[in-house]
Amino acid sequence: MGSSTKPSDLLPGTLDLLVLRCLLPGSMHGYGIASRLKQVSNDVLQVGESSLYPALQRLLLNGWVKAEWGASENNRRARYYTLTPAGRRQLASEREEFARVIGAIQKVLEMA
Amino acid sequence: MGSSTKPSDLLPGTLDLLVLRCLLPGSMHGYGIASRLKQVSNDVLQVGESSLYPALQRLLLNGWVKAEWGASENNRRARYYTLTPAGRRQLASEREEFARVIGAIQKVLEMA
DNA sequence: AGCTTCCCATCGCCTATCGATGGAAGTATC
DNA sequence: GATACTTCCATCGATAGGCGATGGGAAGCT
Repeated sequence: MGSSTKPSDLLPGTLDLLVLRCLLPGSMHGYGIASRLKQVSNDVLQVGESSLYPALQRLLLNGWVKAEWGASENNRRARYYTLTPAGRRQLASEREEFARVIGAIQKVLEMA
Repeated sequence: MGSSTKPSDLLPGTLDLLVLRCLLPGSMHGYGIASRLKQVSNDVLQVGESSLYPALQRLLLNGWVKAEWGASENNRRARYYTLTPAGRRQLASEREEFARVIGAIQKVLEMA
């Protein structure tokens, strides 16, 4: 394990946002979401399944997503999650808030 | 309180970074740090003292900062925190890591 | 038969933030 | 010289969210 780049945790509070964003183009199953995040982020974002599934439960409970069982591309039993209209609104709201906070942090980091 | 902009929490995990960054130009006391963050961020970052002091304890314990008692500008008893060399290194490291993660998140937010 | 990959899910720990609370010391007001 | 406000310190308890460890089952390859 001589290689440098550590897996790195993600910023708490952003997981919901990331998951919702993943579902924007269409339904996905949990495993797929994790893979996608890892892939798109070039292995920076390593979302463990023990983080992901509780998050999905949360989203379900809040009505941001709905779930239904189906078969995966590989013909396996998989649970597909889909954004609800409320979920879309939530996503928009969280993106805004995220931008707001990040902007504020940047100001601090770049202040005199 | 009719105005819209909610106080908004900050991203957990970034507090140390923000505090360290605040101390980069020179020593400050706790209250001053909180005020500065609020001011520079245009009231977006509202760091409560109950978040701040534990954070400072943490930084002390890790040797990122040192503290000494003195008198504030208003002639009050105040504890001034100063960055140590290790603290400077830590700051640099956390900035890098932060950039890395933020970059990754942006990629996700902007993906197809 | 055994191994790997895919896909689900939970439990318990730990850490960090937050609201509430409290106190002491200066400054201003009347 | 009493009252009140601001500055500045600090802790405690509740809460939440992510993570490591763990477990299982089904498909497919060798």
